[in-house]
Amino acid sequence: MLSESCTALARGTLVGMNASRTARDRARAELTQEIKNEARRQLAVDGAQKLSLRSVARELGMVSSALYRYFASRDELLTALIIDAYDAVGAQAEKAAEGGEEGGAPRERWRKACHAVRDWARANPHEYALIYGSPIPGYAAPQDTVASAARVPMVLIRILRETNPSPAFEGPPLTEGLAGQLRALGEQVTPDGERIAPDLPLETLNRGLVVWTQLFGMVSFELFGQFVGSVDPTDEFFDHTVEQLADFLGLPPTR
Amino acid sequence: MLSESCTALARGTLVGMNASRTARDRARAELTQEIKNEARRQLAVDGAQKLSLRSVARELGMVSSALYRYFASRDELLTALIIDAYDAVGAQAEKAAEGGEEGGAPRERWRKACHAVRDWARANPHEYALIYGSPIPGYAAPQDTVASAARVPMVLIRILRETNPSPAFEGPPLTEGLAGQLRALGEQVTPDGERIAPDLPLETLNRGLVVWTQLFGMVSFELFGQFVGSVDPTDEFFDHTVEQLADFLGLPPTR
DNA sequence: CGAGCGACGAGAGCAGTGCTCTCTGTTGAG
DNA sequence: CTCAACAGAGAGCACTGCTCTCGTCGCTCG
Repeated sequence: MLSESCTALARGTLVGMNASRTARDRARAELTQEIKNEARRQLAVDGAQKLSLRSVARELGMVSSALYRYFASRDELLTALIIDAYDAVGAQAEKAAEGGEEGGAPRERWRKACHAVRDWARANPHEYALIYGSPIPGYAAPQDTVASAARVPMVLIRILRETNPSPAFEGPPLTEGLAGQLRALGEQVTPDGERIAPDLPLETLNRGLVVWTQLFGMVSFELFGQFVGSVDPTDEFFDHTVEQLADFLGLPPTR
Repeated sequence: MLSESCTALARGTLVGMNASRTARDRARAELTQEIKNEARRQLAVDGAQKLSLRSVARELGMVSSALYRYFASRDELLTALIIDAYDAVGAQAEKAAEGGEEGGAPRERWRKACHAVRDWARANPHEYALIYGSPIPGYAAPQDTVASAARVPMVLIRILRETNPSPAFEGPPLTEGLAGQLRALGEQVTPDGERIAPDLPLETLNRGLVVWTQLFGMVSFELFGQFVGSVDPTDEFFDHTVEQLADFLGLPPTR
């Protein structure tokens, strides 16, 4: 038990420090990837519910117990998939909003980021459900996922920081407690030592949280079927709301 | 097989026409309730993932196969719980917004409805996840659930209809397609023959959809852990946003 | 009122699951 | 070159959803 965790730790640091040193390490990394790939394949077909360690192992031509050398449990495999999924949406949003090398007006970047998120979600509904639906394991390891999960909101924050918009209309005044939370949020340091948004007006940061919530609220409602009776092809409603949110943020018009 | 479905149909119509005719029917209805209650109990503790027919049966002192006389599958039990959950939030929201017998300004009713939803969700997180999280069965029977699922949005629509607010600021113009969808939505007839909102301006109806999405987006983000790093006690952010949404709707201030 | 049909619960059983343990063979570091 | 760490195989445990069969009881209809 104790020795197990020690080896796991040693292996972890080794891999972290130097990728693919020996043949064994290389094989290990490769197989880990293959397991995740096959798992993702099955996830895309049947959903997280149906994903089974045994069938993944079967498909890879190994026996189920061997798989436990790579992932300590089914939940750990799912957690790995969760992180990958966060990174996938995050990368997609980054590419859409920041791919053009400083190109594009803020409103256009906002539009592109929103559509990148929605398109990715529609293309990978089960992966989306895995990360933005009900948390499957008993409230899984948070710390490993936060960095990846923060990538999409960080895209938004970067747009706001570089624009520093001033909304056309006022909202309710921030309460003292909320202002404190927002200030602390802006001062939070990312893993790479930067502060998130120390320069952003708290009012703007707050609106950022609102549109972030609205964006994923819409995508979730669409994918999880809450819109079926109302705005069934959701495209136009989505586009319209994205524009409305841009107004709400105060992003300058580019029509 | 064929005879099974026939009896199921016959039973269904019987129950539908006249509740608790014979002692057998009464016992059946009672046991069905007890099964759901026990299932809901286990759901609240361990989540939908862990809910097992066998343990429900065990707890009720019956054998697992007997349970299949009442629910054809695990998914069917879950679907029953889903409908009950929709009805529970719906009732809660109705009571909060409409309990005071026409009492209360629209803005106050909106506030109360929002808090009713959030409070119910926080009190029954697993039930909330069941209905607003990732759809668990392979995209379950929609038709049975829509009436119950519509109760919360209907509360909102009723507030809007009785207020007919005119928002303080304009949004982007509705595109033709979106306007058409909204018009069709307003003309939709409920099971009791009424039209949903034929009199509501499309612009208002659209804003209703937005705030509906935002409300559940916030609650989901809070319960599913997306807010942990940012606005962790979510109370103040929630209150503030509810107010902001009321402004967005154009509900008259009551401060 | 009494025969028969349908509902009901029990029990055994099947295929599948996550996970553990033990056992061999292999690999790479000292 | 040796030996400890690692990798995979296989059996096995406890559990799951679901099916089928078989007595038994209750209700209904003749």
